[in-house]
Amino acid sequence: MKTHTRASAGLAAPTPTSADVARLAGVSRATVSYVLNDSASGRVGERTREKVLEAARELGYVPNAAARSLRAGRSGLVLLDNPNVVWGPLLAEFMADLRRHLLRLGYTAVLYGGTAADQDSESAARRWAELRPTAVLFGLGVVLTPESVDMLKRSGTQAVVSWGGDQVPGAHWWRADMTGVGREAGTHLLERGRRRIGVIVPTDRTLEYFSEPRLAGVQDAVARFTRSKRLTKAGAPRVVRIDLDYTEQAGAELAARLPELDLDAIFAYNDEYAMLVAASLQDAGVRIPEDVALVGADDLMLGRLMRPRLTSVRTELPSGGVLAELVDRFVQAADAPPVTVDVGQAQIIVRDSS
Amino acid sequence: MKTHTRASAGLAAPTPTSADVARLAGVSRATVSYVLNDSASGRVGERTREKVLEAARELGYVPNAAARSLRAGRSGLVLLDNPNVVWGPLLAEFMADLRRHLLRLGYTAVLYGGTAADQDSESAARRWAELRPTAVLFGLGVVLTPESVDMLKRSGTQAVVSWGGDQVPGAHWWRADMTGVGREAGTHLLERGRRRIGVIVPTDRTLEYFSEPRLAGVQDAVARFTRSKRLTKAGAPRVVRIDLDYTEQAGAELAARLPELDLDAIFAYNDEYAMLVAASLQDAGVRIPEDVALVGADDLMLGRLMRPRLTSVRTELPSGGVLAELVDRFVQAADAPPVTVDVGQAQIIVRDSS
DNA sequence: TTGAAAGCGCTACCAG
DNA sequence: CTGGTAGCGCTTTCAA
Repeated sequence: MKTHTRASAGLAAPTPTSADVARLAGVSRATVSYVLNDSASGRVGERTREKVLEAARELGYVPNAAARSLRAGRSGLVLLDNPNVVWGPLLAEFMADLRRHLLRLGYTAVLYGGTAADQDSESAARRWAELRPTAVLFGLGVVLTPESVDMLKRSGTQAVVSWGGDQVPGAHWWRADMTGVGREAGTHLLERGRRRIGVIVPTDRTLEYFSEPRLAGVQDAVARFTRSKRLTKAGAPRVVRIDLDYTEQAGAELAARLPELDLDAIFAYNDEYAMLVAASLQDAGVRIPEDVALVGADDLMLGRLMRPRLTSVRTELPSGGVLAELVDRFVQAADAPPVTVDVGQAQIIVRDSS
Repeated sequence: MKTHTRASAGLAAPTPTSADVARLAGVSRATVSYVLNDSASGRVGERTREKVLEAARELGYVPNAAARSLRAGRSGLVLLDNPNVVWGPLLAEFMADLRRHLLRLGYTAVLYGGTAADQDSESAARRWAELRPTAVLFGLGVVLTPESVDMLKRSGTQAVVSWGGDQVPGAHWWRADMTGVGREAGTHLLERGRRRIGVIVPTDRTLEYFSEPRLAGVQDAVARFTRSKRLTKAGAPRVVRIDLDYTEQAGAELAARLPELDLDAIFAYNDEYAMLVAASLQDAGVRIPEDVALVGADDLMLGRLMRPRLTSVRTELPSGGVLAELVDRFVQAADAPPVTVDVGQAQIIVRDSS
């Protein structure tokens, strides 16, 4: 005898609860809970066990996460903020890896937020806090105010981890040395004898967490070089900041301004901007690398397809497994003070454009 | 007087509940609930209201979503599956837009899953169902079995929407005509007098939901052309399927095989593959478009930066607002039969490569 | 205008 | 080995 009605019949669908399973199996709700979580305390007989499993299958029972986390006091939810970044294959693989490992460790990973979804960090954090996540990871261009971090922790979040971006008081910090990319590019160009280096800085504000450190890295490379060679201020290499829209027109304008800028090298923020620069310069008759050396970053496929092939700086994004383990450690020891972990080695891939 | 202990003190952080707020404000929990949701029934006096708000602020109270949805019977959660696709700027903007509008409509949108995170659709769906989402959107290369859809609906999901990909029994279908891209490319090439068209099909299996329909679209364009011109089978244009890895080596091999293939046009799946093809052919001395016309798709910036500039097919991704409204409608009328909505007009952008 | 209390689905304690 | 039951935090009806 069926007592429930089909959803398509227009009546409220009767989502089965553990009580329904218990009734069908002829046991108590407690027993159902024991079987479904095969919990250590209260061992259940093999026959009962079978009956419960069978009943659950027949009803298509799915436990209710809200009820469970309400009772358990922890949700097992890990909120990953959605980085404000184009998802290249590298990042996609990393995120998938991270998710997989968190799953293995018993967490439910969820991407939340993303480009310009909430206006202020405060209201975003409040929305996160409502879900009572066990851990929150944010970074790659997203910042949380210290107040937001505090709100999360006060509402039970065991671990808040800043990832890649800035340090935030109260949060763990999985630090990626964002200046390494620029330093690697600068050092390489100096070794090749270039002394007048333009650095492309995208005008897109959402990229500034990457672009500014990359510029700073080049400046640092030049400063070290100047020091080690004991050069005078006048004899030191030059670094020119070039703000650039990601449009063909902006590229053409840069090409027109080039003589006045008097550069012999450009570090183009990343491979996509490098391609824009290359196309613009080549249209204007500038030879790469003879007149101007060009270096990109992120080692995208398109760099290998450009002619000349593009020299690029690759950043190692460490395995998602490592971050997952780290998060788990932080969660276990929620009271420990914030920890800083360093990652992200930059490495130059020399091809034909420099 | 502070009665709470700091999280950093090593004691369990006392997450404030609505009862705490009530106590501090000197009212009942019911009143707190009324004020915080400014619910119509049970109007509260202005003075009490102030007191409650003040108390909530002082305690840093954040409501518990699990408790709320348990009581309310609906979570307001919209699960967006994370498409198995590189997030270009177009898709990123669309997703952000969708999220924004869902937020406006009172939903909490969350990205869930993604590349190869769960093995089978079944276990993924079970994990989703545990969260008792109000709606689930999936698509762009991800499929859910009819059984999974059924499980979701039986566990209270009001609307399951397949987005872009295949139709799934029981789910609404926001259909994007994936063949339109290929048809547009094929028609354009035929108009330009090309009769021997190679179609690149990526070997990457995760792309087949895009690549196969794009190939089919070209074939359809040729079939229409043949019919309208009343051509004999022997005189009809030719379509050659070319499976291709996304590697430089595969590109070089294609270039070597080109004379044997005897093509005068290539539709390259998308702009990235088009760039690979262009670089390979040009290295081999093939002229574009004189010897071989080349068409990409997705209208990426890189197509405008290539030389010759790349002809590309652009797909209109309609506004996220439209999808959001649609989802809301589906949720309101959860019992209505599955609906199909058509979207995604393809449009050729002619540049210099064809 | 406000308060008391029931109950959403689940787990974990304690009895039997 | 199994069942009764309290209670997680919240909303909402009913009574005062």
